[in-house]
Order: sequence, then structure tokens, then C-alpha cells
Amino acid sequence: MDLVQIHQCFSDRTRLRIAHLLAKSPLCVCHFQTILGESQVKISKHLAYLRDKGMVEVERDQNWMVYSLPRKRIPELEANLKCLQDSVRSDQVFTRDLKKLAVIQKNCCEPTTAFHKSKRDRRRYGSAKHLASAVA
Amino acid sequence: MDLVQIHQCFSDRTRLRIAHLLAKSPLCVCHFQTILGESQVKISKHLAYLRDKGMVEVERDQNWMVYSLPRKRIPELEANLKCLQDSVRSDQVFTRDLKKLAVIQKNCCEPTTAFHKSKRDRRRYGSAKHLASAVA
DNA sequence: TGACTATATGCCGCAATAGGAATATAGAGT
DNA sequence: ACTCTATATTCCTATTGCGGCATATAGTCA
Repeated sequence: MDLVQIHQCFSDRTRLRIAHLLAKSPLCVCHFQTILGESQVKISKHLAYLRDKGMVEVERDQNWMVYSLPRKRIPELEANLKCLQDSVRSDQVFTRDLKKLAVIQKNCCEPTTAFHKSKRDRRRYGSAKHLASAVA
Repeated sequence: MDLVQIHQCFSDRTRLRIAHLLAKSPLCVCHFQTILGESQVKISKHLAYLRDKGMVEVERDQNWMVYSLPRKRIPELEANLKCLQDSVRSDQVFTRDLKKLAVIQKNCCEPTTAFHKSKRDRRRYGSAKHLASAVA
């Protein structure tokens, strides 16, 4: 994870959106699918790319893989994440992504690790997938 | 020149160094050759890449092509250039590049447009090429 | 065990990138 | 016109990136 790799990670629109979202919250693959409206393979591969470069970390929660930015981040990454936030503040796509994220955070259930704590909570909600319409 | 293209421009070490230098001063190809110690082709091609993406502008001064950052820059570019400065402040390679640049600015002559004004000045100095040793 | 869910991976084709070698271009000086 | 200097471009090769389709893996639930 050096400066060049950071920019490589950021040099694709989908990955930019992923990084932007991860700056707000850890998320699992299905969340990205729902918010970005992209195929599972595409999301999964971009996450693999980010993983390889050390830009994200993963943790399994039952069936879900919860991705997050690394706990320990080099200053370059921190600075560039901040810069990203600033740069997209007035961008339609990125701001809509955040809106969708908010909807999911309120209504979604599934990966406990991402938002909730108890197993009980989980049963009271639907999975991210079923929120596609709510989010669109 | 959108955000993705900015990061594409920055996703190569040579181009990063070029952008970093251009933030200080307009420069011609031979300056980059001397400072970065890379082949003419390599430099020229990376500059062409940056040109294509609208990240740099060129102006001819006799035999020299003087490259500079665009006069009018979108905020995203401005922000990322600033971020770049911050990110490399403690990086050996990038700071040495700046040192070399300083040497060239003092002793070099050639492209009037870059540093000097009069034709008279030019004759009093050597070309960037011949400064390779001074700069190493 | 078998079915289901979430995610990852292998293979494929295609486009883009990177850099070297050789060559082309364009302006300057004689 | 010829030469020199600075730079660009073309051709070639190797590598990487991207996304789809099909398939594999791993965990859950009955």
C-alpha cells in the first residue's frame, strides 16, 4: 500500500464508489450490489483488487463477508480518502450512493457485524437484496 | 479530466513525480529526463498520456516543449495536487526531485519560457542535459 | 445429508498500459 | 541545403485491467 497503489485503487469509478462508501461504514458484498447496482462478480472482483493492494480488510460474519477500511491506515491513505470526500461532495452519483447507504443502514439487517449486534435484530429485517426497490 | 482520470494519471510513479514537479514550475522534457533520470521516450510518452487526459498543457519554445499544469484547473485536480504535496513531503525520492529542480532552476538556461526571459541569459548557461552531473 | 445463500475464483476475450528500439518531425544555426 | 538538438511517434512485446459466464467454496438451515 504505497501512494501509487492508492491511486491505482482509485482509478476506477466502481472502486472509487466502494472506497467512498467504506469511509462511512463497513459493508458486505450484497450491500455494494444493492447500492451500486452492479453484478456480484464485478463487485467481488473489485473488492479482491482492493484487498490485494491492502486497501480493505475482510471479516466473515456467517455467510457474509464484511469489508472495511484497514484499522491502521498510512497517512497517505488517510489524506486521499479525505480528498475523495471533498472531491465528490457535489457529485450526483456519489451523493446518491450515500443516500442509499442510509436507507440500508436503517432497514437492513443481515450482516450483524456491519450494523447490528444481536441475532434477534437480524430476524426482524429483510436482507439487503430485498431492499433493492426501497433503495432505487 | 474527471476524478477517475486524475487518479489514472497519478497511478504511475513516474507520472506522480512529473505532476509533483509541475506543481512547482513549468518544465520541458529534458528537465524531466535530467531530474528523473529516465529515458526520453519514457518521459515523452508519460507526458503524452497526461496531455491526452488534459492534465498538462504544452507550449513550444523553439526546440523545447514546455509543459505545465493547466491554467484553469477543476477543483478535484487542485485538491488532489495539494494532497499529493502533503503525501510526499517526507518521501526521499520526491524531495530529492525538488532539490534537483532547484539546481536546474539556478543553473539551467535553455527554455526561456520556463525560467528566464532574455536570449542573452541563455548563452550564459549550459543546457539541462549538461547539468546531469551537477544534479546527480 | 441436501438445499439454499453469499461470495470467490477460473477461464476467456478484449482493451489499455508500459517501455524499448528505431525512426520521424520540427525548429535553429551555419 | 545540411546538421544538430529536442521531442514525438510507430512498431513490437509483455503485462495488467476489466467484465461476463460458469463453477467452486463455505457457511446455514431443515
